[in-house]
Amino acid sequence: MRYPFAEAELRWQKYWDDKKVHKTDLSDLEKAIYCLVMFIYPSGAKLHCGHWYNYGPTDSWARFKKLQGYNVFEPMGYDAFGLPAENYAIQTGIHPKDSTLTNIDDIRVQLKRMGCMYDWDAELMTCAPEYYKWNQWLFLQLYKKGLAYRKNAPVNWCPSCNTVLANEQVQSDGTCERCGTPVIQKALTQWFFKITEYADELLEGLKKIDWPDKTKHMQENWIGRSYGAEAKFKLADHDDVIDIYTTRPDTLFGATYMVLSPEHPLVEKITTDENKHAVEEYQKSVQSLSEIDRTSTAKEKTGIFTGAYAINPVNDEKIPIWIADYVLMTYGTGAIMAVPGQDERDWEFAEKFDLPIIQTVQPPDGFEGKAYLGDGPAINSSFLDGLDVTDAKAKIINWLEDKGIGESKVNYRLRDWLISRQRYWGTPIPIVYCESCGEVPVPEDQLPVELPYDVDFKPDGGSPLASNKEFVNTSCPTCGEPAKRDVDTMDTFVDSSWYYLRYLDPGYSEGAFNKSLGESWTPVNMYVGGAEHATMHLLYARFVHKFIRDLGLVSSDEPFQKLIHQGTITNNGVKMSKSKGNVVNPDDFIKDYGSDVFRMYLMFMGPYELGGDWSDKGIVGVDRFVQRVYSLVEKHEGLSKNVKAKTQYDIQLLNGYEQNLYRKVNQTLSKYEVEIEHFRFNTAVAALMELMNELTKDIDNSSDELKLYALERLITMLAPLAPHLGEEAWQILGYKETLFENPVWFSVDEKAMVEDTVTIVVQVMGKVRAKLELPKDSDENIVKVAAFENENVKLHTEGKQVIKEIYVQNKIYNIVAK
RNA sequence: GCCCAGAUGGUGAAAUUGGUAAACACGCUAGCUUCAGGAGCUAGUGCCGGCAACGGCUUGGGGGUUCGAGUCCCCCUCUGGGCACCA
Repeated sequence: MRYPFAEAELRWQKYWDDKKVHKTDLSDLEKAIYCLVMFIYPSGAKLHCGHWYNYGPTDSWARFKKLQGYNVFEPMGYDAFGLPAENYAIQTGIHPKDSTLTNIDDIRVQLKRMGCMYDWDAELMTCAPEYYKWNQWLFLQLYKKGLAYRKNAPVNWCPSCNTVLANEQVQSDGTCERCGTPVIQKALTQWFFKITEYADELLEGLKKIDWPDKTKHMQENWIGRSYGAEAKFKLADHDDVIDIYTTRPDTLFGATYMVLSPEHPLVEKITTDENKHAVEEYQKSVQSLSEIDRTSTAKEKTGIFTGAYAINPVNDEKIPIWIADYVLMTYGTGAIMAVPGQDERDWEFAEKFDLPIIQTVQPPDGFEGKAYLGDGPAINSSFLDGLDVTDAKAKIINWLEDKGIGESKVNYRLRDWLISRQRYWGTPIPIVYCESCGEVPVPEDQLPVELPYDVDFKPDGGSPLASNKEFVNTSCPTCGEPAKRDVDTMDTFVDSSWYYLRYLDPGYSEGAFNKSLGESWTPVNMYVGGAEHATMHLLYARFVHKFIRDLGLVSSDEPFQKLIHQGTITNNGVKMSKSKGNVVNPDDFIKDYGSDVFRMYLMFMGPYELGGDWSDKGIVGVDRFVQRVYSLVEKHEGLSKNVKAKTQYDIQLLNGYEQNLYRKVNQTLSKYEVEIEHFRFNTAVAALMELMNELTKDIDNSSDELKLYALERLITMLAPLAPHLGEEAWQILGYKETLFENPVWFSVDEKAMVEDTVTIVVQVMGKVRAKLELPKDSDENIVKVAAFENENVKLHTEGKQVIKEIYVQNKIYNIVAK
C-alpha cells in the first residue's frame, strides 16, 4: 500500500498539538539546547520555498538533538511591525493591525503543516503591547545611560517610503532596500542608539563566537576599526585650530594642503570674502547629492579653495585649506591633512588642482604607481628620515604628544544606530516634549505608550501618529503641563534585537524577560537565518545583548553562540519574491507528496548553506525512498511485539547477510550523526538511501532480531528528517510510545564499523592498474607480492626498472617504474 | 577598484581533507511486470575506441610542487555575495 501521508501527517500534527508534545520544560537545564530560527514576517503571501528551506532543516537538527535526549527549545513567532503592512494599508485601506493579525492566523496554520516541533506556548508577536512595551522600556534604559540621544543630522530619506533609513538599509547603488527608490539626504532631528559605544567589544567578541567567517568579516569591515592619530593644525590668520585624523601620521611632512568636509563648522568662519560665493555654491551642490553619490569612487574629485591657510606643525609651512566632498563629516574629525605622495585620493585631487606633491616614503625601485602606499624608509621628513613606517608613526606621535598638539587615536567606521521612523506601524518612542521641561522620558510605570488604532497613514512625509490629536497631546510627566508626544516609531530592528529573550516567557509581566531563564538559556546554541542580516539584525542584537548584560540581567556576552545561514532558493537564478511574481508555492507539492517528502527533498537538493535554483526534478526520488521505507516497515508490522533486538551483536556469530547488514547499519548511524550535527543534510539523506538499498538486499536473509535492530535504527534516523513518517513507522513496528515523547537514540557499535578486508589500489606511475582485496592491515611484503603477481601490473612494469615503491597502509601501492 | 566564496557527467550533487573522481538521486536506455496511471522491479549509463578483456582522456583554462592533485602553490577566465573616497 502507498503511504497515506496526507491522513498520517494531519493526524500526527493534531496529536502533537493536542498533547503539547513539543512544549519545553525550561526549568530542566540538563542537556538544554536553544535552537532558534529567525522569526517570520507575517505578510499576506503564503509561506514559500525559502521559508521551508530555513525552517524544515533547522527543525530536523532540533529533532535530532531531541531524540538524542537533549531538552530542546525551538520557538516561533512573528516580526509583526514594519513597512509592508503599512504600505498595504495605504493601498487597500485595510488597517495594518487587522491585516497583520489575519496574516498571523493564516501563517500559523501553514507553519503547523510543516510539522516542526515549535513550542506554541512560547509564540510571540512584536506588535502586541505586551511585547513592544519592553521595546520602550529598553529605550528608556538606554536613555538613562546616555545611549539613546537625539540629534539633528542629515539622514537617508526614502521619498517613496517617506521615512528615514539606516545606513544598513540603503543599497550600494544608493536606493532603498525595500522599494528601490533613490535615497536622498535630509536633515532631521532623530533618535539614535549609541552602538558605537560598543564598537570595540562588538569587534573583539567576534573571536569568541562560532559564526560563518564571511559574516564575521562583514561585521569586522562594517565596524571598521583603524589606528591612527589626531593632530591640531593652527590657522595662519585665525586663532582657531583644525583637528584632523590620519592613519598615516608618519607622512606629516608630506602634508601639502588640507581638506575640510563641506559641512565642517569652521568653513564659514575661515572662508575669505573673495571665495565666499564659490564656497557657498559648492556647499549647495554637495547638499543635493546623496551620500552614496558623494562617496562613489568612480566620480571625479571636486572641491574648492577657501582662501584660508593653515600651518603644518612639523615645518611651519603655510598650506592651503580646501573643501571637498570626498571628506566626510561623519568620520574622524571631518578634516584631513592631504598627503598626495602617500594617498591615492589626495594624489588625484592634487593633480587636478595643481597642488604640490612631496614624497615622504621611498618607494621601491621600479615603482610605477602614483601615490605609494607601502612600507619603506621615510624621506624628506627631517628627524623621521630613514625610519620605516611603523617606527616613524611611533616617533611622530611621541613628538605630537610632547608638543601637546596630537595623540594616537582609534577610529571606527561604525556609526550610531538611527532608530526613528516616520511611520505608523511600529513601537511609539516613549518621550514627550514639554514647553518648560523639554524632552521628558515617559516613566516606566506608564508604559506601554500604546499605539493608537485611529490614525491617518497616508504618506505625506510626516509621521502618521501626528494625525491623532488624542495621542499627540498629553501632559508632562514631570510638571503636568500640556505636552506633546514624540510621533515617530522605532526601527523594527529594535524588536528583533531581544526577541530570543522574550520567547523564554512571552507572557512575563515583571520585566522584558524572565531573568533567571535569560540567564540559563543564553546564549542561543543554534541560530539559523538568512545571510542578508549580517550587518543589521545580527549586529544590533549583539549590541542590545551586551547592553542588557551591562544592566545585569544576563551574564552571557553574546546572544547567538553558533550561527548558520541557509542558502537562497532561486527561481531561474532570480531570488524569489512576491513583487517579482516568481514565488514557488509549496502547497502543490505538499498536496502531492506531503510535508515530510518536501522537507526531505529540500535537504537532499544540495549543501544547506548553498541554496540553489529551484527545480522539482528529483522530488520523486525522495518520494520513492519514502514509499520503499514505508512498505518495508509495513512488511514487518508489529515486529517489536514478538522479538527484542540486542543493543550489540558479535559480528562473528552472524551470517554473511547479517554481517553486511549489521555493519552497514552502524556505518550509517555513525555517518548520519556527524552529517546532521553539521547541517549536512544532503549527505545524511544519501546515507539513509544507501542503507535502504542494503536493507533491500540483506534483510530477508536476516533473523527477526536483526531485522528489528536494523529497522529501529532506520526509523530513528529517519524521524528527524521526516517526523510524521518517523512516528508512524515506529507505531507500525509495534511501539505504543511515540518517538518524540519518549526519545530514542541508539549508540554506534564501533567494532562493527571495521571491515576485515580492504581494497588496495595498485598504481603504476600514478595510474590505477589493479585493485586487490586483502585482509586489513596486511604486511607490506604481502601487498607487494600480490601486486606484482597481478597480470595487468606485470604488463605495465614489464621491461621497466622499478625505481621506487610507495605503500600507504590499507589504501594504495604505487610503483614508480621507468 | 578592493575583499570573500565558488566553477566536478545530460541534471542536482558526493569525495574520509593529498591516496580508486562521479557516492546518493534525477534523467536516459534495455528487459520484466501490472486491468498504460505521473506505478513497480532488474540491468546498464562520465567521454572516446573496442564484442570484450582493456586502453586513452576527464573535476573552468594555463603553468608548478608531488610517487600521487578536484583537493596545495602561481597566473588567467567566468559566476555569486559583500564593501565602496572612512583619510
